[in-house]
Amino acid sequence: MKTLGEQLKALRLGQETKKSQKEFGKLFDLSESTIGMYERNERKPDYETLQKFAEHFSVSIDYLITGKKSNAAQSDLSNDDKEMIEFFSNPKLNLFFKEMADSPEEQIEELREFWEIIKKRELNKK
Amino acid sequence: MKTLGEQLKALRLGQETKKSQKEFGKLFDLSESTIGMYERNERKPDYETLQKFAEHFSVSIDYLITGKKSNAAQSDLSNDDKEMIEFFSNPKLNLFFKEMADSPEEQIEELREFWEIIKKRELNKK
DNA sequence: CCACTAAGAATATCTTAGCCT
DNA sequence: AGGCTAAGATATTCTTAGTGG
Repeated sequence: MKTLGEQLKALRLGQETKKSQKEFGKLFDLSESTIGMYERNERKPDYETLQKFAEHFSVSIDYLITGKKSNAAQSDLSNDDKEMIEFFSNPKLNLFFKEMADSPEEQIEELREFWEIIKKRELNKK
Repeated sequence: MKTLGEQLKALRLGQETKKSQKEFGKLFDLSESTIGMYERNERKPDYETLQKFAEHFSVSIDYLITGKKSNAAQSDLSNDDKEMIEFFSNPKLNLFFKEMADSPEEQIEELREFWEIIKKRELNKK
């Protein structure tokens, strides 16, 4: 389980454009020193700042604090939703589904029929 | 969007056994006054306490702070992902999806190839 | 009993300036 | 430049004691 500091540092440097602590701080009206202290877990940002961080990186506050991927898992999503999230996290399939979501009903239906065939074929094997 | 204070108060009183601020505080080694201040948003709990609250009520920290139902929606998931969940909430497709999630990689790959064909065919129509 | 307020003590944070690599 | 440390100024929080419904 990663600390908030580790998360922040990873996010600051994990971008295409790695930022210095100073640059990073400017985004949130914080001094370079403050950022450093966050990363070393010597200080903690207030809630407002925390939310800004979360928003900027498009992650949840739970993720920032606890390092857990899906805080949703803990609370308000159904198991099915959780499975979906897990499933979608696979980059290949993710793209696949995005396409499907934008496609006409008939095509999806067609795909589903083909899927039936695949599954039946598997049954016959056994 | 509800405040942290409102959330806490609602959770404290929303249980089968409503608790007084004093009783509630005892659970987390906090004085009754402190709980009251939280609920009136005059003070904010530190991260540790916040996590205890979240754990005790089985909610996410994001939910406590922002009042948003799906913290996943807010952060972990992109808008596209949110659309997908919407998409698959269709019961028919939902079943389809569940099967896929439990199927071997090769079958999914096969399905994807068939999908490519469908899409190409559509292109030729135009 | 329950919740709220006040005030002081205790903690924690933010910045600037300086230091090191 | 980039990052870290120190120290004072600032700001916030927690508790106890007291007030009122």
